[in-house]
Amino acid sequence: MTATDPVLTALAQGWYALSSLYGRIEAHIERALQAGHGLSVREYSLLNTLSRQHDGEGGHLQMKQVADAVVLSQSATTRLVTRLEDRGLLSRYLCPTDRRGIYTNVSEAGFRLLAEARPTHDAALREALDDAAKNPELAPLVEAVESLHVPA
Amino acid sequence: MTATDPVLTALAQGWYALSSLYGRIEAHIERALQAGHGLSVREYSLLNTLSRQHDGEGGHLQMKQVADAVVLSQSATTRLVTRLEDRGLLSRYLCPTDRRGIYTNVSEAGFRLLAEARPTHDAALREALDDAAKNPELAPLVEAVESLHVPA
DNA sequence: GCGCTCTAATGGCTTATGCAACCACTGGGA
DNA sequence: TCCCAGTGGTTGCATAAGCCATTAGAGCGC
Repeated sequence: MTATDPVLTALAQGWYALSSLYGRIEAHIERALQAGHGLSVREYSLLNTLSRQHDGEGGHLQMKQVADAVVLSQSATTRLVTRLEDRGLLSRYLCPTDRRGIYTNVSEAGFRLLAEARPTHDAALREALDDAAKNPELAPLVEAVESLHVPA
Repeated sequence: MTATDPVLTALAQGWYALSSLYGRIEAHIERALQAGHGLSVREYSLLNTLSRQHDGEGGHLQMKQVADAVVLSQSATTRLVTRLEDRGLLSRYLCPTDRRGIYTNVSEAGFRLLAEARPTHDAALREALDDAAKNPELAPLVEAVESLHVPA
């Protein structure tokens, strides 16, 4: 098992490419969003997620589900939401049927900021992907990401 | 531009899947490595990178290249390497041809720890991928990662 | 020899994160 | 009605990261 199992090694290479690609894109978008709108990638992602959930039928998310959506611990999610609430980008309210749960509403300012930041975000994403595509190790993954046109 | 450009939106979905997948795998491996060997994902990744570079012909990495490989700032890299050096897992030495540069050698203990941790790492990776594959949003990307058998 | 640039380390400060302990509320029993 | 296990959220503490400025040692061109 200490000897390099070829299958596992191939997987590890895939994982290495994935994390490298993620890191590069994240760093690039982070700089762009931070400079242009004072938002971190996570904050943008959270706002985006919450805004879409709200637009939907009636499925507001509890904090726990939010934490899962942005892949953060519950405590980190609490603080992330608190930060955005303090900035007036969203508000919390108690779930009416179960007062342990907490829902959120993105405010007008939140939607506005999100709309402003979206072009920045998408452009930075585009740039980061193009840049990564130059690296032969990452190119296949880049292609995979680009072809992920979720039809549903 | 504020209206959702379909191409960019598709890209953003791909990016969302990528970062979600990354986050899940990272968290899963982190827990496994931390519990079993007192290593963080970054520390493991650094050790792994350095050990492989050393095994190669003669291409030892300078700190700057290391920073790029693990996608960290230079100061963070310095500290990461320092931590591992303090734990006796590697040692630094001056690059003989350009004494500004600094190379590293993974120690016996470093190789041993890496060898011990590798099965844990690979198993956790396998689990995380299998788990993610259950999610239809992530499944295609999982497949892409799995098929990244870098031939060269 | 003299500056200019480059690589790395370091200290100071701010921020974000995870874990674990803790509080608030719910939904059963007894 | 009271108690209690389980769940959702928040807070205390420790750690790691980024940024910035600064220092130190080397290479390099003039």
